[in-house]
Amino acid sequence: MAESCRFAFAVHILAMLAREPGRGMTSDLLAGSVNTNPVVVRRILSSLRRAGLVCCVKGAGGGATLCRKPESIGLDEIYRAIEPQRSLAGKQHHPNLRCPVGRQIKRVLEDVYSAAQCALEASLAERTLADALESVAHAPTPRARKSA
Amino acid sequence: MAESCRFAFAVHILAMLAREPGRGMTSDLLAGSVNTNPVVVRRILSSLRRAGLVCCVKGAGGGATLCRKPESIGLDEIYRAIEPQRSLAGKQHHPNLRCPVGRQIKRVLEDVYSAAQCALEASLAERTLADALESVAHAPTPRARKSA
DNA sequence: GACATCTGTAACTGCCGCGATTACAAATGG
DNA sequence: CCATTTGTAATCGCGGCAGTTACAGATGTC
Repeated sequence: MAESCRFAFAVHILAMLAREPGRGMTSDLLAGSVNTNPVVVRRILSSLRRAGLVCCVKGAGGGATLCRKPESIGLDEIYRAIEPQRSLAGKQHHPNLRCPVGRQIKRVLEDVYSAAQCALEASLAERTLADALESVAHAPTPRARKSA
Repeated sequence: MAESCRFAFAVHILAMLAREPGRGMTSDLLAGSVNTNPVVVRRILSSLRRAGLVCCVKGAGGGATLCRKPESIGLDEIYRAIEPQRSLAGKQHHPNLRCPVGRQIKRVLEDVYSAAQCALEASLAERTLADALESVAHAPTPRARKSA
């Protein structure tokens, strides 16, 4: 991470979809809430669709719908859907192989990065989309007061 | 992460320093092993110095030395020395506050990011610089065969 | 003291990734 | 037929990073 707001956008979008279970939402509508461009939304929906989290209907009256229960979607799944490549590990570095440290450091760092990646995904896996939705709902908003 | 090779460079540099406990190593020498520019090395040493991990001596015969025991330096410390800001969390996104989801999603994501950050640092904390050094030393290198 | 050696920084360059935007083909329903 | 909406390519501008040059300041050597 530390890179993009794609993950943030994706969670936001999925939260929106989860609140309107039946109807498809257009990328324009979603872009309005995320405050970005519809094409950006569609690119993210594209990744989510490939991961089987949403399905999209083209044409008039179309839009995106969540195609799994929010309780079954871990945030780690969203993360992997959006950032397929090992997002840690950064750029490869090319140490001098004539130095004993240079020869071995890459392998050592590889281990470190992959452990860190696992820890990160495990942390994300502790919450589901439903949990995130609940956090959104339980917040003190003007609308919450309306029902009080 | 996912960003730079600064962390990789830093571990590499510290591993080099740990192998020559007494003498100061010049940024030129370190740059030779890392295979980068001396100024890049000095910039990283600058961060490590601010974190109290190394000390540097100017002038002829000067150079950098490790100023703590490798066993006492967790990789998480190196990480924090090099990437001071919350390296996850990425860019801020600015959702539409007129949308109930938009109003709350930022706070929810904040929690997610900070938990993930903790998990990542905890994973790094499981290894020390000494552990990394040992991994480097135990690898099958030409020099290892010499002692076999 | 003069000089060579090193660090510490600033400044600049080139590259790469990302979000934003435009544009357009294809699908779909009225 | 036509409005709507997705899917994708192409392009732009910005920002961050590694690389590089340049130079002031510190330090040991002769």
